[in-house]
Amino acid sequence: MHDFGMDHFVGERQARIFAELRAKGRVAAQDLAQAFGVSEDTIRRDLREMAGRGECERVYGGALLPSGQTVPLKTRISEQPDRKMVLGSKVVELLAEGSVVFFDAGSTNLAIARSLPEGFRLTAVTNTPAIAAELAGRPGVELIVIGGRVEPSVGAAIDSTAIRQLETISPDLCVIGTCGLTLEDGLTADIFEDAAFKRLASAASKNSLAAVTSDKLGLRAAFHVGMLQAPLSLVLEADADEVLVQELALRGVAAHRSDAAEPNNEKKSSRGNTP
Amino acid sequence: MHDFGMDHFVGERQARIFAELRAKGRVAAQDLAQAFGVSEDTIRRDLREMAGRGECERVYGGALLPSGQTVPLKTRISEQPDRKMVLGSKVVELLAEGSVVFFDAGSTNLAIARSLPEGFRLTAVTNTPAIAAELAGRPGVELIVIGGRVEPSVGAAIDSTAIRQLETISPDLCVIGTCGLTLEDGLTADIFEDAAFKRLASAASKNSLAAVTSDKLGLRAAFHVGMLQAPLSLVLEADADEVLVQELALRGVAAHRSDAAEPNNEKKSSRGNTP
DNA sequence: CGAAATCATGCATTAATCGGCATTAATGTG
DNA sequence: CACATTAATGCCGATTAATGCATGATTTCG
Repeated sequence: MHDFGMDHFVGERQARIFAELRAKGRVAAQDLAQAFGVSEDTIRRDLREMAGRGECERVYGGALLPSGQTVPLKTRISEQPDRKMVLGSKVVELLAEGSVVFFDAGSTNLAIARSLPEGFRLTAVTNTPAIAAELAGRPGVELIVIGGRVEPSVGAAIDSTAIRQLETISPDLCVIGTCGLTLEDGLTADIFEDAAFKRLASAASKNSLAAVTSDKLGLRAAFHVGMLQAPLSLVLEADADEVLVQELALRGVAAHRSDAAEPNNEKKSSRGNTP
Repeated sequence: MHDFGMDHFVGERQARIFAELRAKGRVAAQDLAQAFGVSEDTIRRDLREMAGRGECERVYGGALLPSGQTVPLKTRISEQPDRKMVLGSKVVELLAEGSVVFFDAGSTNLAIARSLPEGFRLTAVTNTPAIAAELAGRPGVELIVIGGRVEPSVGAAIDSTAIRQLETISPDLCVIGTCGLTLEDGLTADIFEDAAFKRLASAASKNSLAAVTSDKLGLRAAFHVGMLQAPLSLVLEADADEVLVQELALRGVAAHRSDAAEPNNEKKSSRGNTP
């Protein structure tokens, strides 16, 4: 258990506890009291409060993750496989054969990797084990893994080791994951370190590209990743807001729309089809 | 039986017992008491409680899965086709909770990672994306990825970047993959750089362990990894040559045999008791 | 049947928890 | 500015959970 230092706001401390919990799966009241330099009573109060909020499950001596909680990534994969695959194949169309591409963490980016056609020649760089495993052994793909401690809540290596290794690479394209997108705040992420890593990866690359599902449009997550400006490109779903796309065009951001997702039922037949 | 470590919350311990139960189909109170470092009374109390919850069925000396459960059958079906999983679970029994373990490349080592029970606390270090993806997000597992160019023929990062990163880590145990094992030449590998990396990983670790399927016994691959000598341990399949095992013992190499393919007949009633 | 192992129960001990109360510091109010 | 209010925290005492040990009952098996 490491020493978290002495001065913390309440919410800050609870956030740390929550992070520790996600990382280790369990926390002991005694250890936390030691680590934060507060009494066990205070920690218990925190845990009680967090349990009330559903962030943890109290047990005698500490707390555990609420049962059924594991990697968000795996769950996110099963959420909307089809839509993400459609988006993914659209992104693949934009990849230049033979280029060096960094794949950031995120279920959407995993879908992109899955959509890569067999034999596509590419140098892939990633800090995300799930994406690396998907790409490993593909003929034509040269795979570079960014190492480091894998942050459980992100599912990727974003620590100082990873940053140092990233600094030795200048990809042609950074395929960036995002948790929210608004016109005012640009791309945002839920986790501080993750956002920082995304900024670095983006800065190191000649171009950036973000594939964003429509459920993230209009959302602003806590931490800023980057504004919507060149050399960023976006790939959006077919049902993305038209006004947004035009506004993006004004800012010099190329916004590609993925093709409509062929539901058997012609619900959205009014969409402009190629005649 | 594992050494499950010493500090557990009650619910955790019961969850582990339940996992063990699902995996093996039966648990003995004595073994569990030993494994968790608590008295048999405590284990009995756990089992009683779990039985009350319907998670197990109490029997004299331990507990079984409730009679209606289909789980053991399922497990056996999925285990049967894969000898490596049997080997893997044997290896997992030898892992100390809370230790730092390096997982080398190889399908056997992937099976070991798969066999890791849910919630097992471990710091895992690996240069193999497939293993990293398997371990990513497991509660209790702290995952460190060794980065670098992934050599396609090996499926792992073994280049200079990987070596440099490996040098910053000193695992408690190196779970090493191998392509061949003979008494004269020890462990050998098919690929030069891979063999070199294995040597380094092994040297950096306090102990080494190789799980070797019987088809590799007596084979000598082109490149030398290490001789059969302490602090190396081996885990072999049940049908491994008896002469080989005895010869290994002479050299101070602990050789564990995985259990034979389960004729459910090893009740311990006839076990040698201390008179 | 009879010995050895295992079990259930009660009791004692230790540690964690909860509720209440006092203290401190920040914030609000007259 | 003085005073009330509130939030955060630590401390104390009563309560409860978890565990080990002792004892007598129960089961297993030769």
